[in-house]
Amino acid sequence: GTREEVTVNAPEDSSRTGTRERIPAVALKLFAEKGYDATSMREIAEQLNMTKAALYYHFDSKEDIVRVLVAGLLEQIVELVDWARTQQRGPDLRMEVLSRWHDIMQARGLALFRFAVANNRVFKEAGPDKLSMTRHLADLYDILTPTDATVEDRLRIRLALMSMNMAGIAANTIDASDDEILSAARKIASELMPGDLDHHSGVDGR
Amino acid sequence: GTREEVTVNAPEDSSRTGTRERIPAVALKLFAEKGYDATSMREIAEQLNMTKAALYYHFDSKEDIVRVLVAGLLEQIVELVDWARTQQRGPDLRMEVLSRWHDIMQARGLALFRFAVANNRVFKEAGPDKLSMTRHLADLYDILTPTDATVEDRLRIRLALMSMNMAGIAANTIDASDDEILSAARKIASELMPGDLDHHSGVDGR
Amino acid sequence: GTREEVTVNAPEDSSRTGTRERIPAVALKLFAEKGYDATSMREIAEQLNMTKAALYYHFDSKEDIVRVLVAGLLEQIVELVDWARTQQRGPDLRMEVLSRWHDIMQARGLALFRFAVANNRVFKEAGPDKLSMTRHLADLYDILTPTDATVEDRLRIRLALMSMNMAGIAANTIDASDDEILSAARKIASELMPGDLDHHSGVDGR
Amino acid sequence: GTREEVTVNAPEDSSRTGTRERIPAVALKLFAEKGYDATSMREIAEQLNMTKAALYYHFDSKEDIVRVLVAGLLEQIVELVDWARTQQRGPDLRMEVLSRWHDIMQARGLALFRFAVANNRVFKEAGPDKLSMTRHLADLYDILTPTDATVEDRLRIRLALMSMNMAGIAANTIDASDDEILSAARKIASELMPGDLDHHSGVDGR
DNA sequence: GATGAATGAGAATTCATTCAT
DNA sequence: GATGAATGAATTCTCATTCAT
Repeated sequence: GTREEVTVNAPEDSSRTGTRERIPAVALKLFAEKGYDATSMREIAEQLNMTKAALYYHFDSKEDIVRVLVAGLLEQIVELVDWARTQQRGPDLRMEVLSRWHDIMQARGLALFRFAVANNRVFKEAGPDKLSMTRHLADLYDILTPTDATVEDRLRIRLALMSMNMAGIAANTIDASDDEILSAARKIASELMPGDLDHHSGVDGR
Repeated sequence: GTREEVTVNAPEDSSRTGTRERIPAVALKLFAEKGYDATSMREIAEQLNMTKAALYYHFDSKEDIVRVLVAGLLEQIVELVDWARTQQRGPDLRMEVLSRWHDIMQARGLALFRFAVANNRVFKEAGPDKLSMTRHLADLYDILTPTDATVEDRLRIRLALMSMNMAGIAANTIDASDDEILSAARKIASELMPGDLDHHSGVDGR
Repeated sequence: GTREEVTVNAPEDSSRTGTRERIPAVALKLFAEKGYDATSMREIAEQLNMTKAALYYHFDSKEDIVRVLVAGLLEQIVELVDWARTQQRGPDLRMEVLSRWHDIMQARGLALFRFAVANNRVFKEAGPDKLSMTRHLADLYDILTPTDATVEDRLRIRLALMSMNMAGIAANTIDASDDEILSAARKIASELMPGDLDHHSGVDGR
Repeated sequence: GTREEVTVNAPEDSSRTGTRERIPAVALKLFAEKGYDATSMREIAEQLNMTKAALYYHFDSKEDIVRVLVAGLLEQIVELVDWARTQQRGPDLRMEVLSRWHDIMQARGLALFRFAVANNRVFKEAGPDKLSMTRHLADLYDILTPTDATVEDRLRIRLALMSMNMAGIAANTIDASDDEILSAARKIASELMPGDLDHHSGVDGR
């Protein structure tokens, strides 16, 4: 591996050089714009006014850049899932998860989610052990969905969370700030989230 | 150029071998699974038990395959937009467009939409003249959205249409048939679509 | 894998182009001269007046070229070991193995052995399953060596076989044809081979 | 250039840390295992728990490490050659050279010779002026070989000296100490060395 | 004595594409 | 309709080496 763990969180403390922090930031911009595969290390290096080799000094591989990009997000998702696991399941939990999901998105910016949606496979495999992202999201869905939920309700839950990511793409054609869009998405998502599933239609949820 | 224009729509005219029709089908499967860039012509050819050169006999380029994939869809979208342009704008039109949108999706299956989301850039540039898909979608949004619509309402319209795509992705984690999922998505989408936007200045935005 | 199995044995049937056959031959020459690592695919291609990509059309990788180089030899060694296994062990077998070993060397030319000695690791790992070469040689040694052989005798057996390979290196400083050198080496090797080990010093071989 | 000339011979002058002495030792181990080209400065540095830059503080270049590795040996070989030059040529000299050759080997251990064989080219070019090792060995061969020697005798002389190197390789497959193996090799080598070459025209070449 | 950051050169490999047959 | 052979350009990545601190 390379030097130490880096958190891309704090963009404001870029001391003087801050090369290590600028790399994932610039890479994310390019990945979101042109896609992971279509973005070469040469391009990233050029945008940063450094050589390819310099990039490789800081990151072991192209995938490694994604790993850093995903790492912080994954951590927050794990935290969210772990927290959710301890809560009483039901409509209130769904709403609260939505709210926290929104906050995570807001903290990281839409670009990361634009990238996540547009480069699904790369993104999913970038966790510490491949598939970890997928697994955690599956866990989250499980927690939010009663076992007897209808197909529609299952889809609602997924769409509610995804809406907020998708807002990142939709944003391209709407003239508004990321924050504005995100909070509109949050509102819409909370409508999507199914309410009390237990009273849906008697004992048999279907 | 290659032989003639080919529409992948009509599976009934498969002359003898049907090779020309199998190519985009197999390519779509791979593009949806691994992404456009990560799928090489070699892989497509291998899956089809033919040589790369044989592929090039049927299609001028890799992009050309995508073009065929998108062509029929684009045509239907153009048709939809042209029709919508002649209608009286308002909530009813939005619902009707949603309905037709759903039918288009259903006819083509979710794979194409999975591909569309995962390969946004390629997909958008695949029309007869690059950007045509983007342009037509923008037109459609314009028609459905009053000029004074709020950010939320603009987002609603986009998310409603995108719901069908999102469903394509969510489908991976839900145990149900594509049709079941699509119709659930359609129902949810119609809830998402804003109602009468002329009254949107009241207390309840809805 | 690439096209088909190729035997580099018959250099005389190089039809017209014979590109596929010329590649391992030229590569071997370079590997023997400068070593495997120090020989780049570019150099091999240049010597052959073709592009790197053309090389890769015929061989999947640099290692793959070595594999072909080793394959035929390995086959003959396996054959030798299999045959030896069926024979009565003892001095006569040792001599006969030496004789066959000499014939194998002669058929393949010293360059291959020059390469084998100078690029041991690469060479050994080039078998169908890495280590196969090592394993077969170990088998051969086992067959030729009585369990109670002294360290000296064990070494003799190994040096006898190795002498013939080493002759390839020594040849660099001797002014004589490969064949002359090989048959001198064969004679020397047969002196090295221990005679009747069972009478060495009574019951206890040591 | 770097600090001063370093002889890896004298382990007793290890000033304080002994870093300067550990470098060639570790490098030799790696070179012998994986080959010179396949061993990177990074790996050497890692094995030594220091940075690449630290390596470069002690040694001007990778080749420089080999130079040091070879230097002491070269010196002893030069000494041997110079001494041999003053002696009466003949069987006795050959035996005496063999004996001194054995002593040189023993002092340095087999690893250096494993390296010498496996990295012939690098090894030969590592003298103060490239080719010096080759030149000195050629001189030695000349002194030991009468001008009218047969190919076989020439080969005998070379193989006798190389026996020690071969033993280094064979050692991997024999369960015995390096010293045991070396002295067995010495014994075998003295048998290999041609006796009185002046009578070599008789029936039995020996 | 040592390090962190960087670089230029070059390595292996892959890809979309072409073309004579 | 199809193939085998080839190519030019690009890609990811590694390496020996340098240098200011």
